[in-house]
Amino acid sequence: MAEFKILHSWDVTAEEAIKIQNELRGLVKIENLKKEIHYIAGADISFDKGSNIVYAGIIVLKFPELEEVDRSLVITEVNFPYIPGLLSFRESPALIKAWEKIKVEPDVVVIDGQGIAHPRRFGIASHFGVLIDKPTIGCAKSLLVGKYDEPGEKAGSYSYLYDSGEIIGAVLRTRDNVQPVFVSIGHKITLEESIKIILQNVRGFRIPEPTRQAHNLVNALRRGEIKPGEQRKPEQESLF
DNA sequence: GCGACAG
DNA sequence: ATCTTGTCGC
Repeated sequence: MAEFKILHSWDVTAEEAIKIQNELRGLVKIENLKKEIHYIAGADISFDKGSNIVYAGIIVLKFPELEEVDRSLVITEVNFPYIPGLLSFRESPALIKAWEKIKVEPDVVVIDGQGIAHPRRFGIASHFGVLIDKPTIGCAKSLLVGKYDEPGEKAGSYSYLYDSGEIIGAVLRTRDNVQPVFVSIGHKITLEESIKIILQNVRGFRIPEPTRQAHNLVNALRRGEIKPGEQRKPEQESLF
């Protein structure tokens, strides 16, 4: 059972949520990774159209092979609405429930959303990272806040994302001639390491494998193609 | 007051 | 995020 910290209630108003972000932002650590990466995870959420049912999932891949070694799926409900800047209060509760069931703890977690590239420098990747006390990287598909120059057209090129005179992330091209992704520090990592890791996890698609596979997983769960039941992929049969 | 605005 | 067919480009 992977552990996490309970630092506040999730049953809050938007005003209280902002207050919590301002109180917890100081806990985000920007530092070099302490250990080599052997396992990397991806986390994502899928929603039903007009209901408050959410499908959350976390997938753990062996690095650098990127083969699945663990998965955790959860179906629950949400009450907090989507409000730009407060995404964490809508999605984190479900992700925490999925995290509790993880057996193979990853060395870093990639989250679909911003890290410190946030108005209060506390996007979902940072918030979740502080709660599980693990290195996290924010990898979003679009901009929340900041300004940047368009990065080069080639895969691997990037430009920095600025806000109030500070670098808050990077705008990274993961494939030639495709829309870039927005990478930012979540927790316990540096921006340089975050960019490098995201690139090492790209396998021909714009979205890096951890979040891409997590996204596929929660969508399959929502469509009823798979069940939350069997948490882990079947063990390999022993050869003798 | 007018835009911008992760998923 | 989700609703959706065909279509443009590599």
